[in-house]
Amino acid sequence: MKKPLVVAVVGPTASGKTALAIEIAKKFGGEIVSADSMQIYKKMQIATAKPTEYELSQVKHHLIGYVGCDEEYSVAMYKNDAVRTIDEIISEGKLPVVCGGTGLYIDTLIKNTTFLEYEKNEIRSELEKLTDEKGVEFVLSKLREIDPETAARLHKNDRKRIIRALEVYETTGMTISDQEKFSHNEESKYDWCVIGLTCENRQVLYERINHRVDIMLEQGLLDEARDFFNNSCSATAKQAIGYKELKPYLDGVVTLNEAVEKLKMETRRYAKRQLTWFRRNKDIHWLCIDNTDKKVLTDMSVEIINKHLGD
RNA sequence: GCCUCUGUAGCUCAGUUGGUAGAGCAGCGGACUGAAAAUCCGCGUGUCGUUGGUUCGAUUCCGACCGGAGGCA
Repeated sequence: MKKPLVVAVVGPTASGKTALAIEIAKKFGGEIVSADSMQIYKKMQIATAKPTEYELSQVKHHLIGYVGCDEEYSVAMYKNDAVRTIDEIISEGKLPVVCGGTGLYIDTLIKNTTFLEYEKNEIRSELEKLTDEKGVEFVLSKLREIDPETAARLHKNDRKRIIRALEVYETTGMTISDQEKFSHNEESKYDWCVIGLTCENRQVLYERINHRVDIMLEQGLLDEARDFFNNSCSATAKQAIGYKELKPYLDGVVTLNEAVEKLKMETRRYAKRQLTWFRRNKDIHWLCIDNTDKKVLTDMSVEIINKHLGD
């Protein structure tokens, strides 16, 4: 039996994913499933470059703005939410178009990574405390005893992953290396066609990013940032690029220009990491955005999808 | 016009008591399984402002010139 098709549009920030995904959805009668770790949050409109009201009115969007800023979120929660959404869209006879820049989230869908279920606990913060007191070397040697494979793989400065590996073991009784094997037991239920946006000239993308940040400021990013800091936010939401970089300006420590340059720089660095992530996926059909307008990108995407269906 | 300081990586600056140089940031590459817009790792050739001189050898010392900052007129 043939698996149902799911299209994904991936790429770095400011590459034009949102617009292209909408065009694809319109051509194929689809709905969009966001794969963006920050667009899931309510508010946070400008900084996360959410689709506009007009864009939202063109095609139905899912998984955008449905989590409170004070709530924690995780890749495991995303996997559940996204699979449920995709299945609903398929059951209505429509095409799911996954669109987003959070590579980890998309990969868990493509590879159908399964996550163990467990209750929230305090183990991570206890391990943080232990690491503060005794040092990373101490927790790393602890990990070496229970999971030498992972301990050898992780760099001694990679505090976050070392702590996470111990947390997994103490929470589930399974080492993280065993869990990684277990997590890939099932193949994806879907037939994936992944379209990636990239640039031949990195400068083209960087200029788009710089320009988009200027537009965000015109749209009122500073007010949104003030509002953001006036409300409580979760550890996950506060990582968003767009507010923390402007904080020193709001606190009167640096000039507006300095803060804006920092914001642009952090966004460029983020885009670079996204490119690194997506590059290793050899199944992506890449489209170059340099000097290519939306219509051409749409036509090429339609061609890729039709060819994929024909195979 | 005179005096003082200054000119080294894309940026900010170290340094070489004369044997052609190194940090931070940027940039580039990589990793990534419950924080992922996070986090971690790796990568340093650049006319040492230009040009003469001294020297076996000058980015380093001396002179002139050019650029920048400050002071005195």
